[in-house]
Amino acid sequence: MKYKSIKGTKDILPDESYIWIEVENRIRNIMHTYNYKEIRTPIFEETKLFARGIGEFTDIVGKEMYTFVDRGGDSLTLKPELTASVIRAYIQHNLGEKQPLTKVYYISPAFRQERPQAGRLRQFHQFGAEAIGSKYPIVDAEIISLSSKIYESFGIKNYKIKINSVGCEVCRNEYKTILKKFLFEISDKLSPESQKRINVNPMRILDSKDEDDIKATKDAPLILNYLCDDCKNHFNQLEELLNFLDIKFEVDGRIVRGLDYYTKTAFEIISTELGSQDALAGGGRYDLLIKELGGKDTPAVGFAAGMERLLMVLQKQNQNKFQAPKPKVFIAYTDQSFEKITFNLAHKLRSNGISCEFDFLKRSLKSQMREANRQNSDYVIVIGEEEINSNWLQVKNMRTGEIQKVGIENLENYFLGLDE
RNA sequence: GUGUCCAUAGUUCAGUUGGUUAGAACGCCAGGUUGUGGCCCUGGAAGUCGAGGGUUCAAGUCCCUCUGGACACCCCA
Repeated sequence: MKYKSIKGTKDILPDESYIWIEVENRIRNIMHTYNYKEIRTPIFEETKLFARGIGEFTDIVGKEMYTFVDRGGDSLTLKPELTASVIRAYIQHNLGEKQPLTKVYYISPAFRQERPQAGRLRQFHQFGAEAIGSKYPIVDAEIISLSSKIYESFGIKNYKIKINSVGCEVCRNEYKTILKKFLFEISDKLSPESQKRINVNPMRILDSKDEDDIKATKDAPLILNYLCDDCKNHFNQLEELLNFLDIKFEVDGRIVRGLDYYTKTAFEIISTELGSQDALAGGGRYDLLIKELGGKDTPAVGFAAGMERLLMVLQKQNQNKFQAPKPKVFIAYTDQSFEKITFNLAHKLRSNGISCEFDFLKRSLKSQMREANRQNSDYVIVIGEEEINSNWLQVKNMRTGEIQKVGIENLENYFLGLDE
């Protein structure tokens, strides 16, 4: 085979695309019920935006981005996540000046050059939402409510919401010092990987999957006990709000977000049925990002979720039974000389918004009937000598097998009346 | 980037210690008397056995390299 899709990319073929469309539509509907409006940003941005926004030393920026130099000599990057782009647009278009709180959502491809595995592709799709402009925990609660509502509405079972606070600049740094001290003391019991991370990213060690790490850090200090009053208060209020809405969650002091910009609230929605990449969605508050990217000091919260992962769970739980598009009417003809008349009839029906199909391969009537069946069309009309002479058409209902005679002048109305 | 396993018709898979024209099922195509699908029956098309190299009288089968896939690490949605 000469040409193949790039490693870690996937074609969404016709027998699957309708599922994507349906899922996207439902996500949009839920976003709209929460009054979030869609924002679409370009597929690539200046490389610096991500380096600045996500963090120079994160793995995403350091080794996973698709970065290239364009013909003008500028360094550009295919977006590895959406928040940085959304915030760039927010700042660039002064959205904060039009209203104090901006609520936007997106459904978009994103790109990371990682080794593909279950639930991970190099071109993948994320949906998510950002609420920009409020520092109050009720927005954090809305974001969590919104993200979990999406999974709930698809009938997904076995997902968990885990929340944590990663503190603010002040209390997190104090905590990191304490944590590092603890980790150094037990460093001989940690995995080699984690030993290297003590200075670089100590909080990540608490999230390690390594057995030794898990054992060794069993009694590690957790940030929740070291939050400053403001952060502690914020977290308590969030818990209270979630309880008030009856949203089930777990507090997990070990959740860490991979992107540098998070402050205070961090949360994840995980599924027990996803294999190793078990996060359906992740998000949290990022009060420092907008200023970091050159905007005004503006608080914000958001979440990002993986489309492919949602689709995986839907399939595993057999919840992806959506209706594939199909023609309402299939027009079959008994002789090739009626092909043009058939085309013309199809044209009329289509002009009236009635989806229909006919044969393009000059096949036998039997083959056309089989085709109509395969297409799952609701009705079949047969065009032949008699019909053309009499102007009465036989309309066969493919569910019941019943055949009705319909005058050609009433045909559109017949099908439109059946709509509903 | 690391590791393990894998790669044969459109799809899912067989293919015996290396040995004639590489098989099955499903799918696809055409038929099963004059103008009606789904089941059934008959027939048919379809594979550079992932790519390249090597060993051998002989390679789908053994060896090497590459590419791709699955899963895990890493990282993260």
